[in-house]
Amino acid sequence: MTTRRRGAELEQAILRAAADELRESGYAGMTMDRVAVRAGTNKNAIYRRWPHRAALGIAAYRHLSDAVMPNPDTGTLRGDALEMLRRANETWSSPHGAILRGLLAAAAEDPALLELMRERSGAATMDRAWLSMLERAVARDEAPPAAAHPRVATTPMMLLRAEYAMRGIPTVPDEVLVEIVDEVFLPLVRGRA
Amino acid sequence: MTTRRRGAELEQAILRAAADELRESGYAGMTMDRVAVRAGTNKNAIYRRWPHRAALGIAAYRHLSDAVMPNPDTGTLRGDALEMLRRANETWSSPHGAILRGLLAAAAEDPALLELMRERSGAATMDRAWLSMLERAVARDEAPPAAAHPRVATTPMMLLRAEYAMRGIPTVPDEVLVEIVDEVFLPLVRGRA
DNA sequence: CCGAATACGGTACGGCCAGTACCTTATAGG
DNA sequence: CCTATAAGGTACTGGCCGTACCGTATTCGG
Repeated sequence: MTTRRRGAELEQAILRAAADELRESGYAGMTMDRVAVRAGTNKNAIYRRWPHRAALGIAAYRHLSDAVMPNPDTGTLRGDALEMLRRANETWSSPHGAILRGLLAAAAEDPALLELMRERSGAATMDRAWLSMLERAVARDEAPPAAAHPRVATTPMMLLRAEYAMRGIPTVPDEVLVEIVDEVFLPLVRGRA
Repeated sequence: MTTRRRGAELEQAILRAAADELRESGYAGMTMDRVAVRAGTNKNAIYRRWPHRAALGIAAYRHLSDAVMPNPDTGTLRGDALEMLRRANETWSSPHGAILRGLLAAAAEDPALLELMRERSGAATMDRAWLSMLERAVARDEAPPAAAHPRVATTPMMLLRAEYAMRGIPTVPDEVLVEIVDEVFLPLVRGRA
């Protein structure tokens, strides 16, 4: 060991270690002791920076992903919607998503943590993408103007999320995604004439 | 000490004690030791019957509620749907619902437990109620026949559940319920012509 | 260049709780 | 009455969060 790490350098090392633990063992298996050992430091250094395990978990989760969700543009509303759902399904069904779900479960009791989670999971960005997708469809005359409504925009993702919550979940089958689009989303858009 | 309790009698006592603990402290605060003491017995008697805390929690939760969800019949689809959502919202936002959410969070990792939860929380009954509601609307010519589809029937409750998951949650405001019905459910039904 | 602050490393706890082991004692059923 | 079965009692392991204490390296102000 050349020099003793301090400040930002040590902080990054801790976050990296915590993120690795998240990846390997999920949030439930992320132990403060193990994170400390893995980062080559001790729990003191951690607790000086984050008040609880949950706070560290959330901070480390951010380290895991800056997964962006670019706007797909397939030319049809149906194609765009399916693409969005499929990408989301991939993300959420990866180990990645399992971690996020573990964190969510742990944060469920604490509104402050939930708030943090929402900020960092990019849900707002996603909602905007859906809305602009709808607006493009309106511009193409593929949907009535009233279809570009926030509640409509958020519905498919909400259904997908609920689907995860209902099942034990590794992945939602593709048929379900198609059904959400064809049996709910498109009729809904059509019905808002 | 009159006689030593055995079998079903003791089992009931344990379940009652566990249910009381759930009511007072939620699932997170339900300790095996406390349940044992409260039931006037010891942990052995519990572990002979249920393999983990989670199993006991689920069994005890059932003891808490046999809340039935009768079919409302207000004469209009909109009225029925709103009534269903409002009742569900009441149930879920009560202390009762908090316990259920705690259990769900704990069971989130374990598919077997999730299955148990789903069985016992009456979700299937609820889905049937929504479907028969839609069928009545079709019979009244208030909705196109294609509207009586399982995916349509489950959509409003899924949206409500997702709403709970997103917010920290005490109660979902009534406006949201109205919005789910007016901006999503009814347009969706209409759009399935 | 030196002496504090300051932050890190090491280690050892306290406390809580799940689950287990083991033995004693009552009860039911043959 | 006698034995298998199940309850009571109690103690213990093991994991983990969070904290306390203390020695030690590094930085920074003077």
